[in-house]
Amino acid sequence: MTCRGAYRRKVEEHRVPTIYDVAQACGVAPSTVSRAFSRPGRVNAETAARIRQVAEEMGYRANPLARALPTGKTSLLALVVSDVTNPFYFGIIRGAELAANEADYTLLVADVYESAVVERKALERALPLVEGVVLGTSRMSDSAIRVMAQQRPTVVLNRVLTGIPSVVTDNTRGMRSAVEHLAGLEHRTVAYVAGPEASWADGMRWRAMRESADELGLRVLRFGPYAPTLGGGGEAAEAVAASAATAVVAYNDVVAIGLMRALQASGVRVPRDVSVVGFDNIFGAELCSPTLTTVAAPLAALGAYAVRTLLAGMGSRTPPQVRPALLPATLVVRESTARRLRRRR
Amino acid sequence: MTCRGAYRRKVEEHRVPTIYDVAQACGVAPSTVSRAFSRPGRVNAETAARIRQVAEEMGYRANPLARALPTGKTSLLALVVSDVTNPFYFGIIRGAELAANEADYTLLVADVYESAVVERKALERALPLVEGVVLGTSRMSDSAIRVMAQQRPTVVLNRVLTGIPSVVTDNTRGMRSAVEHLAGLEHRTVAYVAGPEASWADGMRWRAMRESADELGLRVLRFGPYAPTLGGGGEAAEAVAASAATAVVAYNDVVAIGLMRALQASGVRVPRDVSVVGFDNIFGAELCSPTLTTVAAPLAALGAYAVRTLLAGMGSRTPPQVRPALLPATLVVRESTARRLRRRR
DNA sequence: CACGCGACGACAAGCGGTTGCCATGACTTG
DNA sequence: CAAGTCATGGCAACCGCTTGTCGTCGCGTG
Repeated sequence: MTCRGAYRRKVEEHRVPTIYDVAQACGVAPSTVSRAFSRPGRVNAETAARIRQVAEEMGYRANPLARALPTGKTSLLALVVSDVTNPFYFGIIRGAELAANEADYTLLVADVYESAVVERKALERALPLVEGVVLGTSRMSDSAIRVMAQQRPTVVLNRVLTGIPSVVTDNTRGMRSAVEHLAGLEHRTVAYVAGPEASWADGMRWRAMRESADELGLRVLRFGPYAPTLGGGGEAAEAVAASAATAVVAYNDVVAIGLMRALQASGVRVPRDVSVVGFDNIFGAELCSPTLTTVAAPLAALGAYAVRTLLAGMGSRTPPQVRPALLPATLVVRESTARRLRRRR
Repeated sequence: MTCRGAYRRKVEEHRVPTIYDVAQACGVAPSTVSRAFSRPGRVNAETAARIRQVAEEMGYRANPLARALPTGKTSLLALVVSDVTNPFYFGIIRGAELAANEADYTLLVADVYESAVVERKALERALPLVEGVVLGTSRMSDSAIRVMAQQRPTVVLNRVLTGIPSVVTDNTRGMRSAVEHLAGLEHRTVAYVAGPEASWADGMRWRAMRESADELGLRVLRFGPYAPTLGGGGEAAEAVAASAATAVVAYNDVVAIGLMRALQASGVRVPRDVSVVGFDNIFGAELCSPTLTTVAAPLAALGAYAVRTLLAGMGSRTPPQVRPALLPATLVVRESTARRLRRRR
């Protein structure tokens, strides 16, 4: 009999038990041990039970690498986020990780610092390891994503790409509730402070805002694009202050907070002079002052749903639903919005 | 000749090239191809160049799984964080990921929701895959960590564990600068709002505060422990307001912000009536109002340094430095601290 | 000119599982 | 009672790459 394990005799020190060790201890073939775990019905119940017990006693753990090699099942999923330090992702990561663990998968979070180049590199590194990919606000082009998607099952977050499963926040309804809220506070002229042009969500939000405003008979202005940062929001302050708008909806919370701070710094009071609404409800929206009224994206749900969609797609042969999943956004009213003052400032 | 690849004939569709394909195309043995990449000196320069070129043309990429199986080199590192949604980790994750990528490693971030059980499970799942582990504020016991550490090279963040390499913020000097700052503002009675008892950092911070206060001749009070959350900080407000303290240092920024909000809600003005100092300088410290004076932990540096230490330790045979690495913290003065009012409120 | 020695490639045995196929034996069925 | 069925376990090939070892060949040396 060939002495299996001779190869690594040098590292004999802390050998972890393998199916071969278990098999020997049980007096069965390694394949039987393997099957006892992976295909329980295939082996006699008693034998299986005995094997399991012995394995337990020996402290046997299947080596995921060895398992993955022939099967391709690494039990790894990648979540690519454009910026881990962006609070927008915290909830998403948490939700995704939760859903992944639930299905016995491990989530690989890759941070790409808002750079398409790094994104490509990270993907290249991770792709051979993972069974599927969730792209959170990817900076890559549509076509690049499509190429990706035929290498590994892919789900896109916050972006719609025909043919690729995607899950997005229901920006339209979210925005509508924000505008209705402002209309209810008697604002008549509202402004949108836009985020980066490349952002799919920005386009959706602006469109939804215009439409909602039209329907409700409000005048609507648009400023931007601005960078999706505190600084970006700050830059918008002057234009906003100079305009006739008494309320503004910002591309997202970070921009909204930047805007509020700059407005306040220049003597414009929020919400007394101008009401401000954000988007996403990030951690921090309730730290700022005044606390921020915002359209809450279902962050954790987004992440979890994306992972579940991915897993579902991996299970079945055919690429699943093409229709993007719309997850509801809800308006969270805090202190940054108020009834319009009768007298124009 | 045995027909390699027959095994997966069923999946013939999208075969990716292997060293066997490259070898055949070059008319050399697979082992030569392997060595052409992994041990460039071992094979004739011309041959190697030719192999590389052919490989390039065929689009060959080494399968990391297959490589990892015999060698154990997965090029994966785990970073365990107790709560991804805690802004404290953003910088750490970013720094760690940066340092990992730099060394051609991929970082696996595991979120454990502040639960020792989940932490153990996550570790169990990830351990066989990774070459090393960074434990960010682990909730596990010292002994559990030690057991872990002998399975895989480990570095601990923000905690000192004899025998295990660790990298920590220099809490002592950080706290000292905070207390000096307050003393400089003529505060005579200062309070510490404590975080969770299990926290190693909390102990360090409290001790450093007491010592600094003693040296500078300040009276020092202590409240807590409180949960390291906004709510936890809020709970402290009443006690703080009722005390003689005119300045408080909180366990961390989140607690500080919670405290400030609750103080303000009950009519205590910050910093006019009470100065507040936080710890960590998380994103959000400059969103709140007043913006928070805080001891900035070198977050990204912490993450990066931990990974580098880990990598260094993996390289050499002997477990490296035992002495914990102290990374400097710096006081960031913002709006939440001010000179003590002459008249007692 | 025989011998020794490096350099270079090939061979093959691993890493630790998975899985198609076969052998065996018990049990069912006509 | 013979033939067929099914449950069960074992054999061996295979995933793709690494690496110890060996054979070969060319060259320098005594």
